Amino acid sequence: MKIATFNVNGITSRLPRLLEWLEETSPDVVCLQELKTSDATFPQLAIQGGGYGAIWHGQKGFNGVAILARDAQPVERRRGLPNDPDDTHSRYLEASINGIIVGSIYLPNGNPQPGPKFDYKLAWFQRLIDHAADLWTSGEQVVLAGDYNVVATDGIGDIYSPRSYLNDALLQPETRDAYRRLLAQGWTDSIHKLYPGRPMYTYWDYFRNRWARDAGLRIDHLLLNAPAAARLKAAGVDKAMRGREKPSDHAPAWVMLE
DNA sequence: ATGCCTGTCTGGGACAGA
Repeated sequence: MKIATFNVNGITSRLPRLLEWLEETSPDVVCLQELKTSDATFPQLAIQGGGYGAIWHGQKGFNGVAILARDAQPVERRRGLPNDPDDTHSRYLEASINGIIVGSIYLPNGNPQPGPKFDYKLAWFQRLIDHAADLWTSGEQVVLAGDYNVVATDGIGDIYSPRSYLNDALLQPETRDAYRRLLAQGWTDSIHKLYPGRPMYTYWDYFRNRWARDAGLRIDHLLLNAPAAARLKAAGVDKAMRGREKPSDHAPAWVMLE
Protein backbone atom coordinates (compact mmCIF):
# COMPACT_ATOMS: atom_id res chain seq x y z
CA MET A 1 0.00 0.00 0.00
CA LYS A 2 1.42 3.33 -1.11
CA ILE A 3 0.52 6.38 0.99
CA ALA A 4 1.54 9.86 -0.13
CA THR A 5 1.33 13.46 1.04
CA PHE A 6 1.30 16.50 -1.23
CA ASN A 7 0.99 20.19 -0.35
CA VAL A 8 -0.56 21.36 -3.61
CA ASN A 9 -0.54 25.13 -2.86
CA GLY A 10 -3.97 25.71 -4.36
CA ILE A 11 -5.83 22.70 -5.72
CA THR A 12 -7.62 24.73 -8.37
CA SER A 13 -4.50 25.85 -10.17
CA ARG A 14 -2.70 22.58 -9.36
CA LEU A 15 -5.40 20.23 -10.62
CA PRO A 16 -3.60 19.28 -13.88
CA ARG A 17 -0.41 18.42 -11.95
CA LEU A 18 -2.35 16.49 -9.32
CA LEU A 19 -4.30 14.42 -11.83
CA GLU A 20 -1.26 13.52 -13.91
CA TRP A 21 0.68 12.58 -10.76
CA LEU A 22 -2.19 10.32 -9.59
CA GLU A 23 -2.24 8.68 -13.02
CA GLU A 24 1.54 8.22 -13.13
CA THR A 25 2.20 6.99 -9.60
CA SER A 26 -1.11 5.40 -8.51
CA PRO A 27 -0.85 6.02 -4.77
CA ASP A 28 -3.47 4.12 -2.76
CA VAL A 29 -3.97 6.96 -0.28
CA VAL A 30 -3.13 10.65 -0.65
CA CYS A 31 -3.11 13.39 1.97
CA LEU A 32 -3.42 16.87 0.46
CA GLN A 33 -2.71 20.23 2.08
CA GLU A 34 -3.21 23.88 1.18
CA LEU A 35 -6.30 23.35 -0.92
CA LYS A 36 -6.99 27.10 -0.72
CA THR A 37 -10.59 26.52 -1.68
CA SER A 38 -13.95 26.19 0.04
CA ASP A 39 -15.82 22.93 0.57
CA ALA A 40 -18.27 23.86 -2.19
CA THR A 41 -15.54 24.41 -4.80
CA PHE A 42 -13.42 21.31 -4.13
CA PRO A 43 -12.95 19.55 -7.51
CA GLN A 44 -14.55 16.30 -6.47
CA LEU A 45 -15.74 15.27 -9.93
CA ALA A 46 -12.29 15.58 -11.51
CA ILE A 47 -10.71 13.58 -8.71
CA GLN A 48 -13.45 10.97 -8.86
CA GLY A 49 -12.84 10.81 -12.61
CA GLY A 50 -9.23 9.98 -11.82
CA GLY A 51 -10.41 6.98 -9.84
CA TYR A 52 -10.26 8.39 -6.30
CA GLY A 53 -12.79 8.73 -3.55
CA ALA A 54 -12.22 11.79 -1.38
CA ILE A 55 -13.11 13.63 1.77
CA TRP A 56 -12.06 17.23 2.31
CA HIS A 57 -12.05 20.06 4.81
CA GLY A 58 -11.82 23.26 2.82
CA GLN A 59 -11.46 26.93 3.64
CA LYS A 60 -11.84 29.89 1.35
CA GLY A 61 -8.51 31.34 0.28
CA PHE A 62 -6.09 29.42 2.45
CA ASN A 63 -5.44 26.22 4.43
CA GLY A 64 -7.59 23.18 3.59
CA VAL A 65 -6.80 19.44 3.77
CA ALA A 66 -8.13 16.34 2.01
CA ILE A 67 -7.71 12.56 1.94
CA LEU A 68 -8.05 10.58 -1.29
CA ALA A 69 -8.28 6.81 -1.73
CA ARG A 70 -7.89 4.89 -4.97
CA ASP A 71 -11.03 2.93 -5.83
CA ALA A 72 -12.29 3.48 -2.29
CA GLN A 73 -14.10 5.98 -0.14
CA PRO A 74 -12.21 7.21 2.95
CA VAL A 75 -14.31 6.90 6.09
CA GLU A 76 -14.00 10.13 8.03
CA ARG A 77 -13.01 9.77 11.69
CA ARG A 78 -12.39 13.39 12.63
CA ARG A 79 -12.07 16.92 11.21
CA GLY A 80 -10.03 19.34 13.26
CA LEU A 81 -8.01 18.49 16.34
CA PRO A 82 -9.61 18.08 19.76
CA ASN A 83 -9.57 20.73 22.47
CA ASP A 84 -10.12 23.99 20.64
CA PRO A 85 -13.69 24.39 19.38
CA ASP A 86 -12.88 27.99 18.44
CA ASP A 87 -10.17 27.02 15.96
CA THR A 88 -11.34 28.21 12.54
CA HIS A 89 -8.41 26.87 10.49
CA SER A 90 -8.93 23.79 8.30
CA ARG A 91 -5.72 21.94 9.09
CA TYR A 92 -6.53 18.38 10.17
CA LEU A 93 -8.57 15.57 8.68
CA GLU A 94 -8.52 11.92 9.69
CA ALA A 95 -9.95 8.86 7.98
CA SER A 96 -9.93 5.09 8.00
CA ILE A 97 -9.10 3.31 4.73
CA ASN A 98 -8.98 -0.48 4.60
CA GLY A 99 -8.21 -0.66 8.30
CA ILE A 100 -5.45 1.95 8.30
CA ILE A 101 -5.92 5.26 10.10
CA VAL A 102 -4.60 8.21 8.12
CA GLY A 103 -4.26 11.81 9.29
CA SER A 104 -3.70 14.69 6.84
CA ILE A 105 -1.81 17.46 8.61
CA TYR A 106 -1.19 21.08 7.70
CA LEU A 107 0.71 22.44 10.68
CA PRO A 108 0.77 26.24 10.94
CA ASN A 109 3.73 28.02 9.44
CA GLY A 110 4.16 30.31 12.44
CA ASN A 111 5.96 33.26 10.86
CA PRO A 112 6.75 35.87 11.82
CA GLN A 113 8.25 34.79 15.11
CA PRO A 114 7.98 35.73 17.85
CA GLY A 115 4.33 36.74 17.71
CA PRO A 116 0.75 35.47 17.79
CA LYS A 117 1.19 33.30 14.69
CA PHE A 118 4.12 31.52 16.30
CA ASP A 119 2.13 31.07 19.51
CA TYR A 120 -0.71 29.59 17.46
CA LYS A 121 1.74 27.21 15.78
CA LEU A 122 3.08 25.91 19.09
CA ALA A 123 -0.41 25.57 20.59
CA TRP A 124 -1.63 23.69 17.51
CA PHE A 125 1.47 21.47 17.66
CA GLN A 126 0.71 20.62 21.28
CA ARG A 127 -2.86 19.67 20.40
CA LEU A 128 -1.45 17.41 17.66
CA ILE A 129 0.94 15.82 20.15
CA ASP A 130 -1.93 15.14 22.55
CA HIS A 131 -4.11 13.63 19.83
CA ALA A 132 -1.21 11.58 18.46
CA ALA A 133 -0.75 10.05 21.93
CA ASP A 134 -4.29 8.69 21.70
CA LEU A 135 -3.73 7.38 18.17
CA TRP A 136 -0.50 5.71 19.24
CA THR A 137 -2.40 3.36 21.52
CA SER A 138 -5.25 2.67 19.10
CA GLY A 139 -3.90 -0.74 18.10
CA GLU A 140 -4.46 0.08 14.41
CA GLN A 141 -1.87 1.00 11.82
CA VAL A 142 -1.61 4.79 11.83
CA VAL A 143 0.03 7.16 9.33
CA LEU A 144 0.22 10.89 10.14
CA ALA A 145 1.25 12.59 6.92
CA GLY A 146 1.51 16.18 5.86
CA ASP A 147 3.25 19.51 5.92
CA TYR A 148 4.63 19.80 9.45
CA ASN A 149 6.39 23.11 8.81
CA VAL A 150 9.36 21.95 10.86
CA VAL A 151 12.96 21.47 9.73
CA ALA A 152 14.05 18.84 12.25
CA THR A 153 17.79 19.62 12.29
CA ASP A 154 20.40 21.83 10.62
CA GLY A 155 21.78 18.73 8.87
CA ILE A 156 22.06 18.39 5.10
CA GLY A 157 19.32 15.78 5.18
CA ASP A 158 16.86 18.41 6.38
CA ILE A 159 18.02 21.72 4.85
CA TYR A 160 20.53 22.82 2.21
CA SER A 161 21.88 25.45 4.62
CA PRO A 162 20.31 26.88 7.76
CA ARG A 163 21.89 30.31 7.36
CA SER A 164 19.09 32.19 5.61
CA TYR A 165 16.42 30.44 7.71
CA LEU A 166 17.94 30.99 11.15
CA ASN A 167 15.16 33.37 12.17
CA ASP A 168 12.42 31.33 10.56
CA ALA A 169 9.65 29.70 12.61
CA LEU A 170 10.48 26.34 10.99
CA LEU A 171 13.90 26.15 12.65
CA GLN A 172 13.22 27.57 16.09
CA PRO A 173 14.15 25.48 19.14
CA GLU A 174 10.53 25.48 20.36
CA THR A 175 9.34 24.11 17.00
CA ARG A 176 12.02 21.44 16.94
CA ASP A 177 11.36 20.50 20.54
CA ALA A 178 7.68 19.96 19.73
CA TYR A 179 8.59 17.70 16.83
CA ARG A 180 11.02 15.77 19.05
CA ARG A 181 8.33 15.35 21.69
CA LEU A 182 5.96 13.99 19.07
CA LEU A 183 8.56 11.51 17.78
CA ALA A 184 9.37 10.55 21.38
CA GLN A 185 5.98 8.85 21.60
CA GLY A 186 7.58 6.29 19.28
CA TRP A 187 6.60 7.49 15.79
CA THR A 188 8.90 6.66 12.87
CA ASP A 189 9.86 9.51 10.54
CA SER A 190 9.77 7.28 7.45
CA ILE A 191 12.06 9.16 5.10
CA HIS A 192 14.59 9.90 7.81
CA LYS A 193 14.53 6.25 8.82
CA LEU A 194 15.35 4.99 5.31
CA TYR A 195 17.59 7.87 4.18
CA PRO A 196 19.30 9.30 7.27
CA GLY A 197 21.50 12.26 6.45
CA ARG A 198 20.60 12.23 2.76
CA PRO A 199 19.07 15.33 1.16
CA MET A 200 15.40 14.37 0.81
CA TYR A 201 13.87 17.81 0.42
CA THR A 202 10.17 18.31 -0.13
CA TYR A 203 9.99 22.11 -0.48
CA TRP A 204 11.84 24.69 -2.53
CA ASP A 205 10.91 28.37 -2.39
CA TYR A 206 9.62 29.80 -5.68
CA PHE A 207 12.19 32.57 -5.74
CA ARG A 208 15.85 33.18 -5.05
CA ASN A 209 16.47 30.48 -7.66
CA ARG A 210 16.06 27.91 -4.94
CA TRP A 211 14.77 25.07 -7.12
CA ALA A 212 17.57 25.45 -9.67
CA ARG A 213 20.09 25.49 -6.81
CA ASP A 214 18.42 22.53 -5.08
CA ALA A 215 18.16 24.78 -2.03
CA GLY A 216 15.39 22.83 -0.36
CA LEU A 217 13.91 21.91 3.00
CA ARG A 218 12.50 18.62 4.27
CA ILE A 219 9.25 19.64 5.94
CA ASP A 220 6.68 17.14 4.64
CA HIS A 221 6.78 14.06 6.85
CA LEU A 222 5.07 10.68 7.04
CA LEU A 223 5.01 9.42 10.64
CA LEU A 224 4.22 5.77 11.35
CA ASN A 225 3.14 4.12 14.58
CA ALA A 226 4.68 0.76 15.47
CA PRO A 227 2.24 -1.48 13.57
CA ALA A 228 2.66 0.64 10.43
CA ALA A 229 6.43 1.00 10.84
CA ALA A 230 6.75 -2.78 10.98
CA ARG A 231 5.42 -2.82 7.41
CA LEU A 232 7.60 0.00 6.01
CA LYS A 233 9.21 -1.19 2.77
CA ALA A 234 10.16 1.99 0.91
CA ALA A 235 9.82 5.77 0.97
CA GLY A 236 10.68 8.63 -1.32
CA VAL A 237 10.03 12.07 -2.73
CA ASP A 238 8.66 12.61 -6.23
CA LYS A 239 11.13 15.42 -6.74
CA ALA A 240 10.57 15.73 -10.48
CA MET A 241 7.11 17.16 -9.80
CA ARG A 242 8.76 20.34 -8.53
CA GLY A 243 10.39 20.88 -11.93
CA ARG A 244 7.24 20.68 -14.01
CA GLU A 245 5.17 23.47 -15.46
CA LYS A 246 3.22 25.50 -12.90
CA PRO A 247 4.42 23.35 -9.98
CA SER A 248 3.56 23.54 -6.32
CA ASP A 249 6.47 24.73 -4.19
CA HIS A 250 6.26 21.29 -2.49
CA ALA A 251 6.92 17.88 -4.03
CA PRO A 252 4.91 14.78 -3.03
CA ALA A 253 6.45 12.42 -0.46
CA TRP A 254 5.35 8.81 0.04
CA VAL A 255 5.79 5.52 1.84
CA MET A 256 5.21 1.95 0.72
CA LEU A 257 3.81 -0.40 3.36
CA GLU A 258 3.79 -4.14 2.69
C1' DA B 1 18.54 42.99 3.70
C1' DT B 2 14.51 41.87 1.37
C1' DG B 3 8.36 37.53 0.17
C1' DC B 4 12.76 38.72 -4.82
C1' DC B 5 7.41 34.30 -6.43
C1' DT B 6 2.77 32.33 -6.52
C1' DG B 7 -2.16 31.59 -5.44
C1' DT B 8 -6.46 33.57 -3.95
C1' DC B 9 -9.97 36.82 -3.73
C1' DT B 10 -11.01 40.35 -6.20
C1' DG B 11 -11.40 43.56 -9.44
C1' DG B 12 -5.26 46.00 -8.32
C1' DG B 13 -3.70 45.47 -4.11
C1' DA B 14 -3.62 42.96 0.10
C1' DC B 15 -2.80 38.76 2.44
C1' DA B 16 -0.73 34.31 3.09
C1' DG B 17 2.79 31.22 2.44
C1' DA B 18 8.03 29.41 4.57
